[in-house]
Amino acid sequence: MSPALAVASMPLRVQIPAGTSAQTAVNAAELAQKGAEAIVVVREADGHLRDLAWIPEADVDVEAIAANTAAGRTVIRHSTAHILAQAVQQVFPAAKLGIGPPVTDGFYYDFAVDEPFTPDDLTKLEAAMKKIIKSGQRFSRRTFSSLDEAKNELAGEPFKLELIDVKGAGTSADVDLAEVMEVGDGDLTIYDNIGMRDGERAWGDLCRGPHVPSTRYLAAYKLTRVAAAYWKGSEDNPQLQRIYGTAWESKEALEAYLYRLEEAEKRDHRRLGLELDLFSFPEEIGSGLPVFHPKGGVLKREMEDYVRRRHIEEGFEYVGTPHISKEQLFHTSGHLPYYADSMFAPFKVDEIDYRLKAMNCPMHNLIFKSRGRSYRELPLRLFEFGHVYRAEKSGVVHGLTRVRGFAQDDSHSYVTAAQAPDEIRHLLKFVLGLLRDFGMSDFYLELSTRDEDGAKKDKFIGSDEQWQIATQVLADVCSETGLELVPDPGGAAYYGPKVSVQVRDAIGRSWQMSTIQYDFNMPERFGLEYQAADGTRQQPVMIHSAKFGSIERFFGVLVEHYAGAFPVWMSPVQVLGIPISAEQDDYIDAVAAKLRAAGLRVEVDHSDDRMQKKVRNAQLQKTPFMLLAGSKDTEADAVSFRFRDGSQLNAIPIDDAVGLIERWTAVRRNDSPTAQVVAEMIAG
RNA sequence: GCCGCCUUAGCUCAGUCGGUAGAGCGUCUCACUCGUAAUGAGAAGGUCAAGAGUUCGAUUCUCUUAGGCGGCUCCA
Repeated sequence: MSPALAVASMPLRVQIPAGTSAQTAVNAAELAQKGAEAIVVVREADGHLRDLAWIPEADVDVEAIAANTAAGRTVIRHSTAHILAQAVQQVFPAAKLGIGPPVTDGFYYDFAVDEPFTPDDLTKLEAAMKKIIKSGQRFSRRTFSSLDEAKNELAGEPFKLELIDVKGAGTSADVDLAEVMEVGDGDLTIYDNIGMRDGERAWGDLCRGPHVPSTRYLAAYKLTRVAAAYWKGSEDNPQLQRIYGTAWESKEALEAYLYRLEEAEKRDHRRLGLELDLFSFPEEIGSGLPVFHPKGGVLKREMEDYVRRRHIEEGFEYVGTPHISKEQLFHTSGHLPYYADSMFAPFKVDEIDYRLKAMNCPMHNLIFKSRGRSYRELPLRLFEFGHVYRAEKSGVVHGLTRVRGFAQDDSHSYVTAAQAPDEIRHLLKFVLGLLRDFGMSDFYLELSTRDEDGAKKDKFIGSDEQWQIATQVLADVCSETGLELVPDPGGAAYYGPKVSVQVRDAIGRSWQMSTIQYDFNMPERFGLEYQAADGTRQQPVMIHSAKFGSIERFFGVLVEHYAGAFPVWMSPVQVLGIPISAEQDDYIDAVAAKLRAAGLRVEVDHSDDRMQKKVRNAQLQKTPFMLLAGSKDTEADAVSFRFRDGSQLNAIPIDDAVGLIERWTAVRRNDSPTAQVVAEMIAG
């Protein structure tokens, strides 16, 4: 019953004759897999997987998908979603079905119910699911002979009827939706759950499959949370109650997943921000408005120093602009009314409306415009830490990654149209180098363009030709990088397309931070111009770019990426001195003074805690270098190291130790020091 | 903004079926001076998020507000 864990990850192909029963095929495949648990499916010409509940009419290749592969888990999760829906309609007969697809690590199912589900309901539903699975059901595929037949059978399910109508009408805009919603583009099919003992049909759901042959594959699942979600994801539609769950091929895999979740929770930047005393969100200030404590201040300053220095190296000039402005400026830029919802309400100063700024570009434009510009000045590159304020809806504020006031490392390059490709190339290289310096090495690009034929086309300004040129320039430069490029239609700013660098962190989540935007609109709105070599007045192209994106968000991502164990160069406390007894206080202070003289951030723990306690505290603070000194060390003019991983190096002469720490920080390395690496450095 | 849940000491959490509260850690004091993840003892610390209502009496029930959490939608 319990699936074997060690399974070949490659799908195995088994030729089975037409008309073979599902169970026979499963047995054949399982045999071939040498006893490993497998789900047998048919891969059709269009690449879609179909299960063998649908008996093929001709000889087909059958893939045995190991239960512990991504494809196998997807099938298990989808089938578990059906069992959940069945349980819901058992316990709450009035519940109407939305959709229930598999998602990363699990599944969900949406229901229209009068009363939202409670955590207690989840427990009840899990029990009902257990009962269903224990009773034994097989999943059986049935094709409707006509649209009318399907409508008739699903008369009690208004949302399913809507899906069928979408398919029936066949409007192109909804095709993708239909795919997501499991209807598919082939025949309309329903999956029946048939009792294994009584052979009775217990339940059924409009679905394209595939599914596991029977409930015996559903060994490990858990309902995790309940939330509201809009039908078809649109705010204009009614909200349904969504139940999330996770499902795995074995109890061991489920437990491993739950353990991973716990570990991920431990590196949550909101939790570490408190534990490491980095920042807080005082309620007295307001939601989404962080304050940085001294230790967080160090990290933030390291980030700012780095990015300021790099911008200057890359030809940017550092500027400064105010936090508020007359409202008219944002009408000129075109941000109002597009952005009105994201900006805080205006306030009057001497009868004139002012706004907190939500973006810096208009002010940089005024610097460009402050005097006549020559083509000889281009590219003109302006950079600042621009503090912006955005009236984020209360429900979206989240730690440092979504706040209401933040600093952008915002820059604008003013270039001729001909210079634009080179400038974008330059910026992209700059960004990728920066991300690597902060230890991010796994990224891909996203190209956000105008929604060409969608309903939101009026959200974008400028001519078709301008958009086409701008999009092409960005696309070309992106493809040169060789990085994976994901299209994002409709995601552009109203004034132009953008490319963003998506970073995957240490635990595989991706974040959008850096963006480069091509803007042909704002220069026109501001009447920006420069005198060209031929004496004519020309309009520059403006390229917006932010490398961190927001200092706050990048800070939060860094905390999670490193789980608080920052590289030495950005650690708030780089070295912590620990005297083993009070007798070594002066000795360790002297060593600390040497390190401070070398520009290092050093603290000494002079508390009357026992030395073991001091080590524990330093360990919890993830201090990279713990420097201990006891009587053995003082006698030898030496110190002893302990590192984050618990390794230690004893009796290192003071000068060696100081020199070593200096060398470590002189090169910006992003790994944590360990006894082995440090010993090699000393030996070398 | 929408749906649901939550808010008790600086932190993590008990508890009160309506009669105004406890623990551990942290903080402070004292003793201990210790060789790589928690020394011991004592003390201080809470208008039970804020406001209103119901009640003889509200931290507990109801409503409103603020803040948080999980989603949805939206975004750097």
